[in-house]
Amino acid sequence: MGLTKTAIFTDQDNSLAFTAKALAHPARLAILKHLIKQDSCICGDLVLEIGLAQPTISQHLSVLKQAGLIKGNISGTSVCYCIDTDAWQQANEAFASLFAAGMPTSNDCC
Amino acid sequence: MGLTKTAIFTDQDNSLAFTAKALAHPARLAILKHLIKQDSCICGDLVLEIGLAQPTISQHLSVLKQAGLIKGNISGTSVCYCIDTDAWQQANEAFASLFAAGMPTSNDCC
DNA sequence: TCCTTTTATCGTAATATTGCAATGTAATAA
DNA sequence: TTATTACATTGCAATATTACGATAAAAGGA
Repeated sequence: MGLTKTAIFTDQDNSLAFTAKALAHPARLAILKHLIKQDSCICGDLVLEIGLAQPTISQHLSVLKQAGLIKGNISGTSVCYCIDTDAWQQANEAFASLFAAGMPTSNDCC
Repeated sequence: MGLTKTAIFTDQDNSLAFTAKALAHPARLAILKHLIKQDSCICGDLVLEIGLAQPTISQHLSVLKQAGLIKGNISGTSVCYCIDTDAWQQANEAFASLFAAGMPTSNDCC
């Protein structure tokens, strides 16, 4: 049905899945990396940097914003995006704790 | 068009996006956590643990297997799944290095 | 052999995602 | 005021995802 049964799962799992979904597209990873590299924020440059049309980039930015990973400041006619450090750290910890849990013992099944 | 333009992006971004996509569903996170908790592997139990139909669970397992995060051993009529520790560590490092890059400096745009 | 158990696969319906052209909107420049 | 510039939104087409019923396949038990 294309519709995830969120009610069945924990808030934690739903939340982490939502964040993972925001990271689950190479264009969005490329956007994040560019924002990280430039530190100070850009915007229309992303359309040039990445090879996608402006509406497509805008849509990806919107997904990242909804996930809380970035924020945007309007300055004149342009919008300036950057990593939201707080949410970034939270996401980092969420993934780290997921991965940390799975590390122990052997590597063979049964 | 629903079709990601993978040719435009780096292999690294495509690969991490693919892994993130495998984590981008609460059912798959729940499966992974259950595999971690039980350490020794289960399978049909997942259908009971999580509230989804057997074909649905089987499909989610297939996604996780394609992403390399789990592996399965056939034992009799049942299949025993567990975390693939090597791929798990690789994924851990990939996410960790992504997040580590974005940590520095201030939190305000422009 | 026939039945049961366990998992995978097929087919299908409903919804989501990706991508872009066209258009809207808001701020600055002329 | 009338462009122009920079983004966002809308609408659409193509494809992907989610979920499940029905059915296949493979192994073990009666």
